[in-house]
Amino acid sequence: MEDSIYTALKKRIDALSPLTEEEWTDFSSKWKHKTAAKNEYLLKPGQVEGYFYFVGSGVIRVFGEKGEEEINVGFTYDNEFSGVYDSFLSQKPTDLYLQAIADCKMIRISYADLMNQFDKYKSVERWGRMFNAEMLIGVSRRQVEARSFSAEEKFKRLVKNSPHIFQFVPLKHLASYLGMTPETLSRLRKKVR
Amino acid sequence: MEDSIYTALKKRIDALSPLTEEEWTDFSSKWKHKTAAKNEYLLKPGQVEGYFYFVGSGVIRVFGEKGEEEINVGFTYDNEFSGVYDSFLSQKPTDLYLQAIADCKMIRISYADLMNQFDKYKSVERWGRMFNAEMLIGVSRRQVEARSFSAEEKFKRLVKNSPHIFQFVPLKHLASYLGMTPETLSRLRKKVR
DNA sequence: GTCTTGAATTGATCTATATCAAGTTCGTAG
DNA sequence: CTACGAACTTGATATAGATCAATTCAAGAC
Repeated sequence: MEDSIYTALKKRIDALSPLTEEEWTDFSSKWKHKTAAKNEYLLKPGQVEGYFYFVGSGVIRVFGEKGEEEINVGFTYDNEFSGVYDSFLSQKPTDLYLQAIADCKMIRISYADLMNQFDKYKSVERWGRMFNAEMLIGVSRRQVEARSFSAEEKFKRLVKNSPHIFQFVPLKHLASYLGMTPETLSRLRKKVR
Repeated sequence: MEDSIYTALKKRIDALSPLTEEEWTDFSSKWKHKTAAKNEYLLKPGQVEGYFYFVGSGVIRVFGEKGEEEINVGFTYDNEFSGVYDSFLSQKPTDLYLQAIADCKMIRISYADLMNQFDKYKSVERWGRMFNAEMLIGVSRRQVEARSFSAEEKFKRLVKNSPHIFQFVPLKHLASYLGMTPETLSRLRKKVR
């Protein structure tokens, strides 16, 4: 295998909008390798997100802060796209952090390069539309989830839907992701076990 | 003025991706008039959203239910797009309701027609990508808001950001939209006034 | 106009979850 | 291997907001 992260990327792109050989050659050449060590920040509040990431290995977390406390918005690992989308898409300063919470191997494309690819290829433009749609569907579902379920229900659903996340992400971060304190999550784990 | 709802639509489209005269003529011809009387349902759980709406006048609400209680997800009025996006985009059954809460005049385009326009015109495809991006940015922001702020803060922010919504939408719906009970919203109104 | 029905308010409780305060365990740097 | 700080757990208490219940208000039907 030549460079499996690109193979994984191609698979994810083709699933939404197949590219020709030629398009893929050009498009994939714009994605550059990037690594980040555990605890390294890739973006901090006030900065504009310049890149769109595809994570091959490692774990990324996106979080904001409200006063003292951190609010985790999401995690990425295992051949998934990552980044602070709203800042990337709007090219306005973020108020979120993007941080590696394990050593990460990634590839990434710059905003300018991606826009250029959108201009150049309708198939890439389509992928962009459909990717945004997928993200929108995901965020909408999570929004309803967060509102509809109690702490216990949310915990059980996470166990069911993303059992592996517990291997990658410390409980205190998951607690904040689920909108509860670490103490509450700890008690739920005991109770449900 | 010929038909102002189409003018408003054109303005919103052009803001993200300008269409040529020719493209607009074809594209706009796919949007058909639709009215809905107060309290009429445009979509119910189990159905697949077949249309994407542009609301000229009236008010639309999107909501789900958890047991007995309704959970309001959003409202549309005044030259805004509406619909149950996740079902429309995925063409899978929804678990939400789409309901007119005032007499509505709208135009709408069917899923098949819109996909056809995406195929036909790169500029429309681009509009689709950018529209999804805008929606994604909005939903992401609201997600962080819902998590970061207390009931009182959320109420104050709504007053500040969408003062007009109080004219259109009954308080009990707004309460559920803000993630609190009508009693709590009522007390906050008294307190803040 | 009055009747009806749901919306909004107000007050009295209740409860899920937060907060505060110790422990205990784990991971990792040396 | 040890030790130090962070992560996690556990218990006691506090509280924002929910729930329950009664009253007032307002808009559409007749």
